[in-house]
Amino acid sequence: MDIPIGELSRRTQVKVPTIRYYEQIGLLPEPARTEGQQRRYGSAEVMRLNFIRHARELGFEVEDIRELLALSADPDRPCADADAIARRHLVAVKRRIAQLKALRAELERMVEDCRHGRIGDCRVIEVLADHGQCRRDHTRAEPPRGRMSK
Amino acid sequence: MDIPIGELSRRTQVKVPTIRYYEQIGLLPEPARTEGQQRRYGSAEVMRLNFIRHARELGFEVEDIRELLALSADPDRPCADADAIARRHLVAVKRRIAQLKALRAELERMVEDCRHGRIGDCRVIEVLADHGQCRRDHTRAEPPRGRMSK
DNA sequence: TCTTGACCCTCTAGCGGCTGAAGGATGTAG
DNA sequence: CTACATCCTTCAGCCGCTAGAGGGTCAAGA
Repeated sequence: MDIPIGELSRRTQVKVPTIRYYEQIGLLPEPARTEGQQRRYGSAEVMRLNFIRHARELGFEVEDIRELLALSADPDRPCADADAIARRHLVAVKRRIAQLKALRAELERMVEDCRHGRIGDCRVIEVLADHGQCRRDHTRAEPPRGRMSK
Repeated sequence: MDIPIGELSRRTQVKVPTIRYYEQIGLLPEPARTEGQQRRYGSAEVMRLNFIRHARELGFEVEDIRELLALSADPDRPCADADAIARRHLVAVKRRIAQLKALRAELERMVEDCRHGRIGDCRVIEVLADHGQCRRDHTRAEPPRGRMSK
């Protein structure tokens, strides 16, 4: 086990620049290097990076992952902290689902009411122009900062 | 109606730097200015900014909003284009809800199975370390790029 | 041994959609 | 005429990457 970054990338499905980025922000330790300054990794890094990837897939933020990694290094401590992080994240996911459902309802109403005529009569444009036409109050449903999906 | 940017901000609930940002990216037209270069707005801008804010609350991306604004300026054209934008967005919202539900299920399982003992036995850490423990395949459920909510 | 070419390096900038701060100018009420 | 709230421009930062430029290294085959 003395693999270059490309091989680590293949095994973990994490892109090469992302691996370097994780090193930069301290999620991955600085690895050994060859004489020519190329990174060489072992199986510990494969496991750690799989952990990170999996946590990201589950939507944990990097700061949470940092904590979870620190906790996992210390198997005798109580797992209340890890538990708390997961619960906190679960609450955030549930809240986000609720927000999106409110948006979905409003969008469905807009689209169903559209009589496919002129813009001047379009429900879509009309509703956007006048918030009073909404049944639900989604003013708290703050939009996603990043992109909705790929 | 000849209001400064702070008053526009108060009336639309859009923050001052955000208004200037919208001007910069061309969502809002360049307004009239006083001799001392301060922006002055009229009721058209209040309406336009309300439209933008409402569309953002519904999760439309800026590019979509740009198109919706262009369409709304032209009331005699058919509303098929506006309709299509809304439908496309609705599909994205539905997909995102489905992804988040898969995450929620996995997180609930992790948290419920936690026996509140040592980290070494913690389900939370265990599941993160070993993707094989997941029932569902959430590998396609790409994480949010921005923050989950405020 | 030399050459090829696939890989690797660092550095920097950009994505979306804002948000905040620095440092200074303006507008208005008293 | 002064005080001070508000305005201006400019730039940097947030998150979590991702891509590109411009070069260096490594290993296999001739």
